[in-house]
Amino acid sequence: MPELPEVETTRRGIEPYVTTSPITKVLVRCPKLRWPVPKGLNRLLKGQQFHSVTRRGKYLLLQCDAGILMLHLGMSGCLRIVDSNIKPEKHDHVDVLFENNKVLRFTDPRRFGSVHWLSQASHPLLDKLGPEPLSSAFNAEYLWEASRRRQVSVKQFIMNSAVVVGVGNIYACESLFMAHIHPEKIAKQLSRSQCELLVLAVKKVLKKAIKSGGTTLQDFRQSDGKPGYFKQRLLVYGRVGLACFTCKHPIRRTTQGQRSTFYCNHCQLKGKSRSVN
DNA sequence: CGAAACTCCTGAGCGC
DNA sequence: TGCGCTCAGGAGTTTC
Repeated sequence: MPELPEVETTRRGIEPYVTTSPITKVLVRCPKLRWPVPKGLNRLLKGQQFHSVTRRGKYLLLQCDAGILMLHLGMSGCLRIVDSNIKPEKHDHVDVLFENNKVLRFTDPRRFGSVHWLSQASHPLLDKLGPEPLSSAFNAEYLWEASRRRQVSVKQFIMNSAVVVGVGNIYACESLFMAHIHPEKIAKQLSRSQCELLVLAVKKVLKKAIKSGGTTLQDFRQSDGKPGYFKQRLLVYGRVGLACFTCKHPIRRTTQGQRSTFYCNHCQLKGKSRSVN
């Protein structure tokens, strides 16, 4: 389940490989992903060379002269660089082959991921995205303004990609714990200082995760692409019934928007912000 | 407009 | 050993 740190780790991992050799072929084994893989990718990309790999939210953008190959990893997708003699397996849906005998291989068992072709720099799926969480545009003032008339819970609010991109379920839980904010608090009831705390927490938790994801970068090529966050210590996510690291009360689990939420009912306050210096 | 339900998919874990 | 069930979840789409 790639979240933004895993996507960013993937971006950094593949960029040096895919931007240094021309494309010789695109092979689509299974076009049935979240959306159908566009036809004619081989014709469009053959002979092209990617200049850069950028990221917008959880979308990866591989740019070449003819256009942009846009990828989303969904929940179970991963991208690896493998040698061309490595046989594809069951869920290896798309290969981009390069002249230097490397292959960019898109694997996705659950097929929630997607592959898009953009002939220009815009796309409907990118239009409504909120600011990048690690940019200065994502700040306390912005979050406070954006939340003013929002009746939804703060957890669902920050997981909304129109509010801020890249905050998935795990990091939403972790950020709210760090900010001492109850996940069921109504968004419009956030104080300015809570917005400040939450913004700082989101940035901190994502930066930390990207940093730990970076440790897998060195063996990105031909690695199994296991996400880095399993290595880091999650404070609340998945810890139902276990003692909170701060206060020792048991971590609780609830459901919000058909999604599991983990939190500490003692550390995370529903009402007024606890005093923070 | 906002909010909630619905949808896609398969592997893992579990009870029997 | 294997069947059937439930759950997990990103995020776009539909419905109210």
